[in-house]
Amino acid sequence: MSLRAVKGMKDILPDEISKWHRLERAFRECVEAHGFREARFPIVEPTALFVRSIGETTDIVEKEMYTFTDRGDKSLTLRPEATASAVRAYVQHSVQGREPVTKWYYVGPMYRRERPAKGRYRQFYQAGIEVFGDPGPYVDAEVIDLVVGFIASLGITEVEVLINSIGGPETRRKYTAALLAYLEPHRDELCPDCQRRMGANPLRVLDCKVPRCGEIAADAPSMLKHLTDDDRAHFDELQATLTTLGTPYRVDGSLVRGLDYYTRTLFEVLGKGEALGAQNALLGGGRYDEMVKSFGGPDTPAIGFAVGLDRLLMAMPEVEPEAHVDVFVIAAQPTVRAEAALLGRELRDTGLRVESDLRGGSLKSQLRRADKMNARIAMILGESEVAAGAVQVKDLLEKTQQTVFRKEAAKRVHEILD
RNA sequence: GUGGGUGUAGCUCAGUGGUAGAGCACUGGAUUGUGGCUCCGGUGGUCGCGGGUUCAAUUCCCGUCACUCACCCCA
Repeated sequence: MSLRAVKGMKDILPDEISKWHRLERAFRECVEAHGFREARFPIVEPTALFVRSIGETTDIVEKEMYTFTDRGDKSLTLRPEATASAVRAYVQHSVQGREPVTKWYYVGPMYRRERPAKGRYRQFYQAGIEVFGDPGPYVDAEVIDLVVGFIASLGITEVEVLINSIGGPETRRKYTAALLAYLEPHRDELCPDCQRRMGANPLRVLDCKVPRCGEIAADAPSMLKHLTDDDRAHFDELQATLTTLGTPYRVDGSLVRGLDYYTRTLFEVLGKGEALGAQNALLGGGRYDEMVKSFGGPDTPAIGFAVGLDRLLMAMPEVEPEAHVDVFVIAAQPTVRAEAALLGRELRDTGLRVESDLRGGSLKSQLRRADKMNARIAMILGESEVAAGAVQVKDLLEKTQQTVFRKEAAKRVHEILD
């Protein structure tokens, strides 16, 4: 077959969809319990939106975006993440004028042109939240506590929560200078990527996975020691609040995220176990206090996170799929198929999920089908039943069967299901 | 972008230098209109694609494409 799904993009067929529904439902329930409301943003945005927010020198912008020119010569990009869109929408609609604190959530596909691997796709799904207007640190702790609770609610227990603070602009300026002063004598020992990063975004050197770079980074001056008093107080209070909440966490001074817009609080949740392969970052987020202002909005602090739904799905324990029909209607003879269709409609009108195989076939084969799709009830309609105004109600689980007046059939099914 | 692995039935995989098999799935039957278990039968494959060696290639060689895993990056 020559026409296939695009590399790194896959179909989700009905057999898998119940797991997705369960995941999405759990997310919505969790964030709505915290007062978040759903927002939906376009999948296509102006390219500049991502270049300016995520950062020109990040891997995402440099080599992973699906960027194209539309017929009006505008450069557009398939969103690689949703925070930039959320900020754009927040500013565009002057949301700050309506409420002091805005809490949004979103769920949807994102696009990055990476080499696919286990748990990494070119179209992947993220769910996330954004809080505008609250400088923290208490809301930071609430957000982290929310994600920990959400992941636990899915039955995923083996996780690690990492937090860090990279401070605000002043801290960043001072620390970057100190870091460069430290790195300069080691420049030749660093990998080529890191040598480049020194010029573009020195913080990323701390995150490098190349062994030698990691060794050098380990002895680098600590970012946490360079925090300004305000940034320090913010981070301390965040930790104190997490302790009060009983939320487990570990401070990791080398945690630096791949997007440039972050300030102060950063956090990440790592999954364990082989189901995930090498892609163990389940969730990442942090504060981005400067972004709203840089997009022309009022000076508004903000924090958010995004979870990778595909990875969460892999880490989730399996559960038995639920039946998707309640009643399977069977026409015992081909002559009563029209009547069977009508019976199906009568049952659906009472709220039941009803399916039947109107192609006909033997009673045996139709019963087999009812069993295969896990229907609780098989309702058998034959010529003698039609003549008597009755149906056979067969409970496939209890293995019982009774003749019921057709008028009573729906009621009887509801009794069995309850 | 760099490496490794794998391409045979819808799925999971055996197998052979002489045009192919199993299990599962699907489907029919085991006497009248009754499912799951068991037994018997059936449908279904240009052996990824192209080239080469050979009397003969699914099998050997080369190339190519696809999928996949790791590095990298990230969710």
